[in-house]
Amino acid sequence: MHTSLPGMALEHAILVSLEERSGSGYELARRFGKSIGFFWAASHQQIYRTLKRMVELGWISCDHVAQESRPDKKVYRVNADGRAELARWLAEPVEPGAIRNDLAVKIRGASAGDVGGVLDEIARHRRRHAERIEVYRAIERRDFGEPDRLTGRHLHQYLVLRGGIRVEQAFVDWCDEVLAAMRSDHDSRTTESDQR
Amino acid sequence: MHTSLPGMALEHAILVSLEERSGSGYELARRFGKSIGFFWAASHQQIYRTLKRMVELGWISCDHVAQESRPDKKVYRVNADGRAELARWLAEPVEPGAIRNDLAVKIRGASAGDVGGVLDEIARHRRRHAERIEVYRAIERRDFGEPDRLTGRHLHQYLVLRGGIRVEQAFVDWCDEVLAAMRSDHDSRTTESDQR
DNA sequence: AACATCATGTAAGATGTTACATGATTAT
DNA sequence: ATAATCATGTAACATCTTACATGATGTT
Repeated sequence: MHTSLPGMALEHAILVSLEERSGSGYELARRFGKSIGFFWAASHQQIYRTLKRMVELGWISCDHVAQESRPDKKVYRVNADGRAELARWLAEPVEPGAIRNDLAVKIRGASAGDVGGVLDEIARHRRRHAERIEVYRAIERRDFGEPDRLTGRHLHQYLVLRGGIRVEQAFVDWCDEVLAAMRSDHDSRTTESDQR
Repeated sequence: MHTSLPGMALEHAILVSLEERSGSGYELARRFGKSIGFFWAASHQQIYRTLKRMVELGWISCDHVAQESRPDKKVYRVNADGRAELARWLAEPVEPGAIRNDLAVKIRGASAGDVGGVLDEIARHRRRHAERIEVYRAIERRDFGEPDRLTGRHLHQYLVLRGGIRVEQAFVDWCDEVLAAMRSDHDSRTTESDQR
């Protein structure tokens, strides 16, 4: 008998996605390229491997679907054990995940290299985060026109999107603060040292 | 000859930390339990393994230091190749890291389980994030009394801390938004279904 | 002819987690 | 006595990344 180990996480993201709609590994990989993938990253190799394991665990079942003018596919769906596992995990306390912020390490180390280069990198990250906000805003407009009327599943999807917007906005604001402070510091230092 | 592979990351966090101050694996592990560790998580096992590799790569050197009434230690310091590698990486474009937000997955899947349990979990996360802000604020008060006067290294350390505060605040605000919206949705549903 | 999409995987290597292991000193 | 701090590691396992691999159909 398989016991569910703590720390499993992609499994649960897949369970959530398959609960919303059954699909093939390929379809899941596409969802993880957007939608749920904005909040839990996973490559297709990870997904195929994990689906295999989840079938062994008895959490999901697989139907072979033949298609015309397209390769056959395996459509996965959540079964009773999978739903039970998901329900168990949902209320189980999980600590906020480990933080890995490359940009923070670069800013902290900036003095050890070319500060101008780090400033460019910060500006680039600012653009990336602003782009993500654009994407989220577009989804917000398209799928959640009247947020006040949302209930259940739709409300939850909307709230997750709101989290993405909030966190990305925090990054953008942070980049702006850092750019302003580091540029004025950098400028005052370079003008000083250039006056010889 | 070793080439520096992309994607290496703990190495660079260690280089930044050792540039600020040379130290032993044990001391580094402690720094990764706070300070730089707030922005790049690493366990002592990872650190010892990585230090070994970095010596092989020629990025750092190691001095054996005998101590009285304490075990001997190995003090690592960055050498020329390490400084060059750090400078190279600092300006190299790195994409914002993969996002892994357990809580977002839980919120999105809440309908598949006990919504009340998920609400408790969100409240718990809110407390964790608020606690982190407290820690950051205490460091801010203790180490960065007059932020406007900061320059160079100190300014950079301060700005990284500001990022931590901003991101954690975004999480707290998000949790509040989610709790308010989900509670009112959950309440209206349970009162309806209880009236039979 | 070349490329994109649909669809599934394997294999090797890097990285991260968990448990185990040792041994001295210092504080309760 | 017991636990905490200082100090360093090994071993096994789980997970993630990168590259490789196949093959059909549809598009430029």
